[in-house]
Amino acid sequence: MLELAILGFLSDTPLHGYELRKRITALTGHVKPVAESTLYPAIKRLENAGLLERATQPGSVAAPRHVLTLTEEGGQELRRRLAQPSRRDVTDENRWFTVLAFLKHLRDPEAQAAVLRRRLSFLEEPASFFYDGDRPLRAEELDDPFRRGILTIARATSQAELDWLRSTLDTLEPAAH
Amino acid sequence: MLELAILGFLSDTPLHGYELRKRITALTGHVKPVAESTLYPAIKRLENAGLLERATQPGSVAAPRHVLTLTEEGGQELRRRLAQPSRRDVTDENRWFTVLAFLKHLRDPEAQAAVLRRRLSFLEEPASFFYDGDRPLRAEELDDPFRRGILTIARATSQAELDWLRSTLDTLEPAAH
DNA sequence: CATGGATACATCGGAACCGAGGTATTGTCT
DNA sequence: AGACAATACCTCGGTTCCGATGTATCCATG
Repeated sequence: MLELAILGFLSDTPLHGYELRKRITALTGHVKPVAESTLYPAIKRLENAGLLERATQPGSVAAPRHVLTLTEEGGQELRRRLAQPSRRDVTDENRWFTVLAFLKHLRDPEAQAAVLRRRLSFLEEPASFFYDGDRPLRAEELDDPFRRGILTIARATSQAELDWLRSTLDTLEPAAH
Repeated sequence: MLELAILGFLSDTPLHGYELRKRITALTGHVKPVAESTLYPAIKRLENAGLLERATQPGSVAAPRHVLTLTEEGGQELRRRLAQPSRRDVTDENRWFTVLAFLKHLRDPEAQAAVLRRRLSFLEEPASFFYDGDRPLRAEELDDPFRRGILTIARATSQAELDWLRSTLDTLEPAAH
């Protein structure tokens, strides 16, 4: 996930690690902060895999910077990960937002629509948070106000996203669909 | 997080690991699945810490079950974790839903309200996903439809939760507030 | 001129996590 | 009788993650 964010931001433009960290923090960090001790090893992993290159620049403000640039393989890997997100990338909102943030790099509208459709079918799966045996419990059946809140909030959020997904898919898909 | 879910479900009623896993999967698993190889070590950790006890039962259906029961210290630890959630417990939706799912075990309405207020103040913090320097970008300023979607969805979800939080706080707090 | 804060990068050790695999029992379908 | 799924628990090895800590530079404030 972190790796996808790194590849995605570097596909927008070359950046040094510190700036990368700020952008990742803005994207997912207010929800799930990224520690530097997670980011720098991740950068090193991607560098060792040949997905990005670093060029040391004399520090314009303070310490010397390592400007990171995506390689050709890095761009391919980004598009591969965007086109074939794992199930968790689709279900976990943090991961999904990261996919969405960089989906534009998957230039083909049909490929973009296919990814959105995966999220759509996940959101359309019937799912609850609490069950009585196999039967999903509805908000009205819970006497715990906090658990009722979970269902209420989840329903509202998924409705908002369904609306957005359907209208966006309409603009991406040719009328033939 | 996983540990909080274990403590919380066992506070509802004693359970064996396999049943525990099914409940956790229902609660957070459709978003972020829980591997058995994560659950069983976590149970062992909590057992070693004296927070739960296991009693082996002859298997009623198949293999023998280890019925897990929360100890007195386990109940205290649960209430401590609920009353003082970490920042990540408040900001990360998966974690937050887990807190909500067991908040009823914090019997005191004022203590429950204090936890809800932490979430409220987090949601009220101005935050965006994309910035131009320090200035948060609004949905209308983005030409990428997917990034615009992120902002649109996030706004709708946070609005739904704010409404729920405020109305629930009204019922929890004495009129004096 | 000293203190602190921002910039910028890095390592270390411990914890958590997860996929793959293993063991054993019971019930069901063929 | 054999195959298979479901129940029920567990370990191992590799990866990732993160808090703590360290290094160094530059700038603003007092």
